[in-house]
Amino acid sequence: MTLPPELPVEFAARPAAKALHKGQQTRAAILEAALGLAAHMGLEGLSIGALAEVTQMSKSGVFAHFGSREELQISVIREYHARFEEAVFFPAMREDRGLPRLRALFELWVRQVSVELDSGCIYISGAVEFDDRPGPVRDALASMVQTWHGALERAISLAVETGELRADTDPTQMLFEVHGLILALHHDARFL
Amino acid sequence: MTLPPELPVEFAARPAAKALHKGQQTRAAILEAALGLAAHMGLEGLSIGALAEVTQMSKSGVFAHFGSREELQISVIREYHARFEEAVFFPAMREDRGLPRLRALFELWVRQVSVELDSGCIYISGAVEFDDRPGPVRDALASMVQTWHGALERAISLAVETGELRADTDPTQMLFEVHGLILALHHDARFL
DNA sequence: GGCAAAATAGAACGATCGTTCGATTCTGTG
DNA sequence: CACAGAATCGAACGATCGTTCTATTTTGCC
Repeated sequence: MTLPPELPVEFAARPAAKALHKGQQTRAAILEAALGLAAHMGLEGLSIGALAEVTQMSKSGVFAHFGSREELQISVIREYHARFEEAVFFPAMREDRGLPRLRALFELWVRQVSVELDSGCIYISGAVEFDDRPGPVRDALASMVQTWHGALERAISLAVETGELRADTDPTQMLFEVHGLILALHHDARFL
Repeated sequence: MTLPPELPVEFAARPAAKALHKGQQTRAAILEAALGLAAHMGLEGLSIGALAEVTQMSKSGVFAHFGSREELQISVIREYHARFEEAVFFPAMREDRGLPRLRALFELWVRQVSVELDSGCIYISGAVEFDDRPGPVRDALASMVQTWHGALERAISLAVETGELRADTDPTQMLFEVHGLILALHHDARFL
């Protein structure tokens, strides 16, 4: 990217929390490309060679930022989780507890799945890919999915407490059903 | 398997429709192993080398039976479909049309998913693996999933016609929800 | 039992994979 | 401006992949 030279330098740098050194900057760019690639080919289909080609770097250059393929996969999962929080969880938590918050969680979740319909949800594809492949990748994935499920179940419970949901509602059961709807939506829209 | 030698020979041979020649016989054995392997590693993780090791054959020996990896994957899908029909569809179709048949379809489906909890459902994992990988494999998979969905939706419609399900039931919507339950069951039991 | 045909083995191919290593270029700082 | 350390490259490694050939063995039939 070339910038008009008369611009003050501080406008050129993207306003980030910390000034990003070159390393972390390209690491972020690699991660960006990796997210797109993993969404299409799955975490298992994510290869360092393909990633190097997309980012116009050498394989070893890409590799050096993560130290192993496994670490790369985990980094992708963490990044996906962070973006999911940013797009779904945090905005919904700004709604009033009870039904408004629960509705926001669900609607933003559906919207998120709809947005990635042509790329794929890493939580869902990852769950299938790693459901009998123990290891750190599966652990990271499961931990983040459980975090999300926990948050959603808590929101359901709150909506029961406020009386907006019937008192005999079983939060776990409702979470299960809502999750089923999302999975079916993802399945039908992407596969059929 | 060793048999008591005094047994008449015809009891030793598995009672098949046709007398299986050697080729089709080992082809069936390979397919058996391939089904198990694909259930664990996914259709994409199914490799001819691993298959050769499991069946104690040479890679080229295995390969010769299918002509390509793609054809092997499709054969696995077809075999899985046949077994699914045998275990779920045909038994349920022997029930009376309407609610009994619908209940049987659902219960046998759940049972089937429960049985393969430690191996995995190829319909589900295949859908995720091939949801943006066009080609003959995806086509075969999608066609069989749609066949199954069609049968289920038809059973729902019949149950509406017999009056056992409310007249305003939308079969497509109900199919969607039932499918969601199965997907969530598979997800939670295998991944979490 | 012998003979054509089918079935299987074995070796080799090019490609791609993750990873290692040493050399080289670039960056931020004193 | 110079210099240390970070960042990147390029080449090579062993392994595995699907596939192709050519032998060799095994099978089913007359």
